[in-house]
Amino acid sequence: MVTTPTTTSDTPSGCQSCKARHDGLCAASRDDARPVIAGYKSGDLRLAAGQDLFRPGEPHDAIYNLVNGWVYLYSLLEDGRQQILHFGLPGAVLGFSPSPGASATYGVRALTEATVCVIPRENFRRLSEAHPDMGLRLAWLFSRDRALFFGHIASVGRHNARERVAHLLVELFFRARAQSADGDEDVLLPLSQSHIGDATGLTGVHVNRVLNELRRQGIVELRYRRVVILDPERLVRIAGMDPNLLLPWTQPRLRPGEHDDGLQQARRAA
Amino acid sequence: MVTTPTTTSDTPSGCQSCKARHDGLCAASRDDARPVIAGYKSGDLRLAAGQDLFRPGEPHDAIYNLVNGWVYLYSLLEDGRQQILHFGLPGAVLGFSPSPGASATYGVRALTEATVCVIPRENFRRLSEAHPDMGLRLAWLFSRDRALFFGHIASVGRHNARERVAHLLVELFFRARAQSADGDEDVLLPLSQSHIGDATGLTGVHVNRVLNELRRQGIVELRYRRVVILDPERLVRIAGMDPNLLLPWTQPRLRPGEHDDGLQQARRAA
DNA sequence: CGTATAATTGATTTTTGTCAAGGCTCGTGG
DNA sequence: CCACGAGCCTTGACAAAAATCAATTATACG
Repeated sequence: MVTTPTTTSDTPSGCQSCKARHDGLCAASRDDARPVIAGYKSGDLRLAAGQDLFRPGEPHDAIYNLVNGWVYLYSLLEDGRQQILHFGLPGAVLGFSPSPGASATYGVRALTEATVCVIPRENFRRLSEAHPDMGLRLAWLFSRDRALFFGHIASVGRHNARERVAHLLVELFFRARAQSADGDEDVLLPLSQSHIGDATGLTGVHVNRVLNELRRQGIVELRYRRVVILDPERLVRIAGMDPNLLLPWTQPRLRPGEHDDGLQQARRAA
Repeated sequence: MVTTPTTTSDTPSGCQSCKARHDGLCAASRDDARPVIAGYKSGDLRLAAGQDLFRPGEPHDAIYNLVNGWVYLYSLLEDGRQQILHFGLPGAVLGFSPSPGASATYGVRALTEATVCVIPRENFRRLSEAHPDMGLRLAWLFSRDRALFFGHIASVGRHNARERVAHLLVELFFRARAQSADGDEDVLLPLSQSHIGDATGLTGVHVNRVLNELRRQGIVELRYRRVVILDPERLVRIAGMDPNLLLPWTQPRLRPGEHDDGLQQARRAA
């Protein structure tokens, strides 16, 4: 479903109640960055499920911080099929591109209803000058995501259908669970079986066969456009993942001021 | 071939003649960063082809700048097969990890004989404090690499063998050609057919069949452990790539002070 | 030269895709 | 509140792509 560009924006809200305030850009500095960022954002953007934040090849001139909902990054093939490159959860930084007029090489689409905080390019430039931490912070976020990309490449490149699906579900399970402070409710992933296919490089039909097997074994539960993970441990084994890779995501969300970004640790040590 | 850790290092050389001085970290600041970086590096490290800079799961406490030669990033499967995640060419930044004791989730191995410039973690911290540009510069490099990862995921996820191989060869062709200022000699990739298989998620046997077809069609030339690209345009078509994605790599190496990192452009505009 | 690593080729099997038909859910509008 | 339709899910039969197995030949390097 390809819907048209983007929509409304409201006034820059104070970020006190932002669900993403402990992750992403907003946990950047030792000093509390929230009131800081609030001064640079131009507003919030609301996306309906299925709507694009921007499309492949489209220029965009802002950096976005996903505040609410899930999105996915994708690229298109000539024949209309899509490959899902990555899923973005609240806190994700989207749309950072170095050159001003550059057009994205990928698209970003809302998987659920979603809200993004918009920081125009020029504002971001000023923000990063005023807060030099920001650059390294961004680098840290990118580096953390890179580990996910690598996992994705290895999964699609070397695993069979069952393993690939398991890998995707595990990754999202832990990332989603890290979002909720409490942690022990059932984790429900807002994915259709085609989404899973587009992410794992399989067809929806084959994903269906794999998922049904996982369901018969009591590992997942399937609902319309949703997957519930019942037995994450077993999925980890099926995926053949190194549990260490999951460490950054097994902790519940870090409390503010306690962010393990390494640089702060180095600072404390110095 | 898994050889043992690492080897010699010599004194911090002045970086005046470094082949990577216009890319990677060293092109960071408007002020000439070379003498600056020289003060933070601990030395150069020389790797023989096939030797690991570090292995998956191994902690390492430095940031490395690849000065010479090619490396690849890989992850291992239980059964011993490897997936090549990314190829690093001169200028690549390797080993950046946010937390001090963290162990890499991937390995880095020399594809050819290679030299890396070593910046110990603590030195890098001081470097990035003294030169706040460094953080955004790193973020920019990561963001540029991310486009390659995305291309890799899409290729492995949604293309057939012929297209995948073509995609890999094209990517490396343009990246390699951007390295040489002159630009028009034949580009020779130091890859065995197994390397190509490990990167594309195919078996060496199948890669062989695909490559031989490409050879019969006059698109590539095969030598022992090497591939020569004769007709890059045709490969681009086979790979089904958007030529725009290649733009950052079609220019010969940027001259110093002219680095298109966007922030400088924004600065000029301001 | 001799040996280890790569490349090549053919025969066969496995995995996954393709095509097609029918059933299920959910939102929408009477 | 119900009926309808669009998008999803499910299942089976068949086809295609790539893996696997197994020899054989080439290449570099000591």
